[in-house]
Amino acid sequence: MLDPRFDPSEAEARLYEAWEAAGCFRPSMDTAAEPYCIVIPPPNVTGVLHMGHALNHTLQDVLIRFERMRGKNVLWQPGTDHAGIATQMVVERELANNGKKRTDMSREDFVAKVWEWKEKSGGQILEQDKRLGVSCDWSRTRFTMDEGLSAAVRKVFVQLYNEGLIYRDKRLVNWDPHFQTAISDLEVENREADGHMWHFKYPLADGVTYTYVEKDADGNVTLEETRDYISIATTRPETMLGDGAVAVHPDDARYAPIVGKLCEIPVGPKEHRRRIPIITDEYPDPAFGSGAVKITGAHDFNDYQVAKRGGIPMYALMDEGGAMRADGPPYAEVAAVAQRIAEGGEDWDAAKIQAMNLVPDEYRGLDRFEARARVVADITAEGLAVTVPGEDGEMVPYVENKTIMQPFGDRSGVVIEPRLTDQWFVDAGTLSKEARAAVEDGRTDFVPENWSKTYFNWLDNIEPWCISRQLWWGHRIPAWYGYEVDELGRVPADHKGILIPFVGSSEEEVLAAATEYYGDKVRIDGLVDDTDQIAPGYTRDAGGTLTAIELVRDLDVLDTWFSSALWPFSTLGWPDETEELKTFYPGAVLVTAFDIIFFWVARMMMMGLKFGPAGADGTPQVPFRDVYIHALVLDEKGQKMSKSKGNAMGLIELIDEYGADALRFTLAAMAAQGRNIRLSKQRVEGYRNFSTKLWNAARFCQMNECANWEPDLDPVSLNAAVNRWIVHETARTFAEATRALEEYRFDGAAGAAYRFVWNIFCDWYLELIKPVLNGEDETAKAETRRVAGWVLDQILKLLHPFMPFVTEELWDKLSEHGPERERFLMLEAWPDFGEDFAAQNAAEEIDWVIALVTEIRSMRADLGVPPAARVPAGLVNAGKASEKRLKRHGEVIASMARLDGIRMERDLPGDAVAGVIGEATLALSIADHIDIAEAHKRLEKEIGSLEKDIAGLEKKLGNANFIARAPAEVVEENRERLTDGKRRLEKLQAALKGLENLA
RNA sequence: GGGCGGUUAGCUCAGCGGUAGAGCACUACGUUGACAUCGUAGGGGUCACUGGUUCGAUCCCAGUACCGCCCA
Repeated sequence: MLDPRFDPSEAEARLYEAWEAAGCFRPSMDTAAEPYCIVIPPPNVTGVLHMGHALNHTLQDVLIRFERMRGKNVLWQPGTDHAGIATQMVVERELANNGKKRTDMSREDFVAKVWEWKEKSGGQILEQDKRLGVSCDWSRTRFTMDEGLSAAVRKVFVQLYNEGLIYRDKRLVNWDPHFQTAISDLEVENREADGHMWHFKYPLADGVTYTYVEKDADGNVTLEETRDYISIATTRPETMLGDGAVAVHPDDARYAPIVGKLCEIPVGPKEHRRRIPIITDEYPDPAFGSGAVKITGAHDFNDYQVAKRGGIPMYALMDEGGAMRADGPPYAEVAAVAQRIAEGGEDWDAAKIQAMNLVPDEYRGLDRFEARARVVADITAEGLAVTVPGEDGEMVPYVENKTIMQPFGDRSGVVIEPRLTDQWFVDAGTLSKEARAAVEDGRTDFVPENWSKTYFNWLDNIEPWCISRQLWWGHRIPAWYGYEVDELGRVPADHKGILIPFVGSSEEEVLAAATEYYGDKVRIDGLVDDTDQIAPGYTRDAGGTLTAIELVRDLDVLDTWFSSALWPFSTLGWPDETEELKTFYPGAVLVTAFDIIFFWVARMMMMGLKFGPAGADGTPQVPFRDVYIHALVLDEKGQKMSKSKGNAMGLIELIDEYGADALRFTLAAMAAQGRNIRLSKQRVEGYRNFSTKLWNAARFCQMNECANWEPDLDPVSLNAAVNRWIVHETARTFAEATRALEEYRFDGAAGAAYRFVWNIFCDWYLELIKPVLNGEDETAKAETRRVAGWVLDQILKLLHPFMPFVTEELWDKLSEHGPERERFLMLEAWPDFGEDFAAQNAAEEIDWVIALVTEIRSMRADLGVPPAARVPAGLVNAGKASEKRLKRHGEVIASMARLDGIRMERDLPGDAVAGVIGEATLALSIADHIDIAEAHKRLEKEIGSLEKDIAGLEKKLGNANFIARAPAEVVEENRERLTDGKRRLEKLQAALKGLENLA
C-alpha cells in the first residue's frame, strides 16, 4: 500500500540515480528512429542555477522526455562554457583572499590555478540541474576549453583568417578599465546615471568674430549678437583634450559663417592651446545643446564615426586603467605636432596619432574622473565657461543636471571607456547574410515568430565582432608575430618595425606561413610564448636585411562566445566526422530566453552556416531548426530576479520544500508564449497539491486493485459507458497535449493534463466507479479495474515529461500487485490513440450524468438542504434515452448527489422543487428541508438570465443579414440554442408555478 | 528617437471572429473508507478608451491613454 503522501526528498535522488545508472539519458542510437537533439545553451562554468535556468532547463527536459517517449533517438547535450572574465574574476578573488595577485605569478601558473578551481568548484550548476530532474546525457558533458572544442576553435579561427573574415584592426572598442580588456557590446550595461552637461566656449582663432543669430519656429529673430567663440556642450570635459574637430550640421545657419575656421580648445597651457577645425557632418542635432559637437574620435562611438568620415585625428588620452596618459614627450612638444597636423602642415597616420599623448603635463596620471573635475575648474577659472544668470542675478557657469546613459561593465561594474586599440575582429557583416537568409527562408523558425524581427534588426545593424580579450583565461589566439620587411627584406633597427601575424592551427602551419612570407633566406628561430610583450628577437645584416627572427605569440585570448558559437557542432565532435555529428546535426531546437538572442542565436547561426555539416545540397546546415524563445522569470511584483535585489527565489530551497515536480510543473504551466512569468510560492504550492492529488488517486486505484492491470486495452471490447467515456477522454487529452507540445505550447499541454487528471479522472471518473468497485457485479468490476488501471498508467505517461519523479515512483510502486514493469516509465512509449478510442455516445451519456448530479448538488446547496439529508428525486417527462441512462446510472447518481433514489415520474410530486435537465424536469422532493422563498428567488434568477439569453438569440436570428451571411452551422447552432432555451424556460416557469402551489 | 510587447475576475494570467475561462484569494457548507496538500456549491468581469471592418469584435484594423522591456 502506498504511503498517504509522496516524499520527494526521499525519492528524487534515488530515482535519478537509478535512471542514470541504467543509462536512460543516453541516446538510443536506434538507426531506424528519428534523431532529436538539443544542445543546452551552455551555462557559465562559474554559474549557479537560478530561476531562469530552471525554466530553460525544465522546458528542454519536457521536450526531451516527450520525444524520447515518442521513440526518437534523443540526445540532450550538456556542458558549460569557460566564461573568460567571470572565471578569471572568481579565481583572482580567491587569490586575493590569500593576499595574492594574478600578476604575482606566471601566466602559466595562473591558468593552472584556474583549471584547479574548475575541477574543484566549477560546473556546480550541472549538479544542481540533477535536482531538477533534467535528463541530459552527462556522459557527454563538454566544456568549451576541452581539447576537442579548442581544436575546433583553432580550426575555425585559421580558416576565417585565411578567408579574410577574421582580421586585425585598430578600432574603438568597449574597454573595461577594471579588467583591462576589451569587452563586447553585449557585456556593457547602459544605465541611467546622474551626470552634468557643461557648456564651454571654444574661442575662434585669429580674432575671428561672427554674427550669431537664433530664430524661433516662425523665423523671427530671437537673439542676435557678435561672438568670438563657439559654444560646446559636453558631459565629458576631460575628453576635450583629445578633440580633433568641432562639428556642426551642414544645414545649421547659425554656424555657417565659421565653418572651415579654426577654434581653440579652451584647456591646457595657454601658450600651447591646440586649434582644431570647425567641420560639417550630419551627426550633430541642431536642436540639441548648442548644435555644435566636439569630436573626440578616440573616446566616443559617435565621434569615432564622424572622425572616420572626416579624416579627423583620434587622439587617445587614457591608459588601460582609465587614467590620463603619462607616457611620451612633454605636452608642449606633442601639442606643436598636433597643431601642424590640424593646420594641414604635417602628414599623419593612425599609429603616429595614437603614439601622441596630448594630456597636458599637469593632468598626466590623474584618474579620469579627477581629470574631469580639474578641467572644469580650470576652464571656469579662466572665464571660458558659458554663463547664465544665477539666483542672485550674477552670472554663473551653465551646468545642467542631467541623467545620462552611462555604460557599465556587467561584470566589473565600472564605467566602460571607449578605447582605440588593436584587436582581432570577425567580419560579422559578411557572416550575418546567410544567418539572416536562413531565418527568412524558414530553414530556422523562431517560436514565437515575432522574435525573428529582433533577430533581423540586430543582424542588420551588426558591427565587426571584436573577439580578442586581454585576459589570461581562454583560448589563446593562434597567431604569432614577426616584423614586416620591406621589398628588399629589410627591417628597421631597435624593434620599431610593424608587427605582422602568422596564423595557423599548428606549429608547422605557422612556420610555413612565416617561411612563405620571409622566404628561405631568413631563419625562423622558433615560436616563442613566454613573454608579456610582443617583441620578436631578430638579427639583421649590415644592410638592414633580416637574417633571422623568432615569432612571438599573440598575448590575447578569444571571446568566450567565439567558442560558444561553435557549440552546436563542436560538442558533437567536429571537425571529426563523428557518428554523433552525422546523426544529431542540425539540432531540433534551441531553447533560450530572449535576452540572449544576440549572444546565442545569431552567433551560432553564423558559425553553423559557415562550418556545420553539409546537408543534401552540399552547403552547411543551420545549427537548429527551431529557436524557441521563452519568457523571463520575474518575481511576484514583476521585477527581474537578481541577487543584488534580494528577490531571487532560492531554487534548491523551493525544490526541498515542494519537490522538483511541483517546480517543474509550475514553470511549464506558466510558460505561455510571449509573456513573462511571475513566479510565486503559492503557485508552486498549488502544483505540489496537484502531485499529491495524483498520488492519492493512484492510492485509491491501488486499494481497489485497479492498478497496473494490462498494458494493452482493447477499447472496443468495453461495456460500461463510464469506461468507454474515460478512454475517450484519455485519447482526447493525449491528442491535445501532443499537439501543444509539438507547437511548444507548454502551458497548453500542462493545462490539458492538469484538467484531465483532476477535473475529469479524480472528480468524476473515480467517483462514478465507486459503486461498481463496491458492488457485486464481478464482470463489471473486472472491466472497471482494468480500465482504471490502464487510464492511470496513461496519466503517468502524460505527466511524466512534466513531473518525472512522482510519476516514475508511482509507475514502480503500482507494479507491486501486477505484472512486472518492462522498463522505466521514462522509456515507455508515448501513446498515439486511434479512432477506436473515441466514444461519442458514451461521452454524451456521461456528460448527461454529470450535468444531472451537478444540477442536484447546486439546488441542494443553494436551497440549504442539509448535506446529510437523503432526499427522493424524480425525472418528469424524460425521453427514452434519458430513461435508459437513468436506469444505468441511477444508483451512482443517487450516491453522488445523496439522494434517496431517483425514479421516472409522470407528474411533478407535490413536495418537489423543480429544475431542468435536457428535455426532462428534475424534481427534488425537498419541501420539508428548505425555505420556499429562497427556492423562489433562485428560480426567478435563473429565469431572468435565461430570458436575457433568449432575447439576444431572437434578435440575432431576426436579423436577415445574420441568416444570410453567417455560416449555416452557426445559424443552426443559434437556432438550437434558442429552442433549447425556450423549452427550458417553459419548464422553469412551470416549476415556479409548482413552487407557488407548494407555498 | 527606433523596435517589441502588455492592458480580460481582488491578484497572477489563459483564451480568441459566434454562450468570457483557470489557478490563487474570497463566501457558505462539509471529515460520505483515495486525498483537508481535500470535497461540494457560490459570488465576482460594459475583456483600457475611441473609431473602423463585419451579419456579429474581448478577438481583426487604425488611433488614443497608461505600463513594461530591448536598442540608440
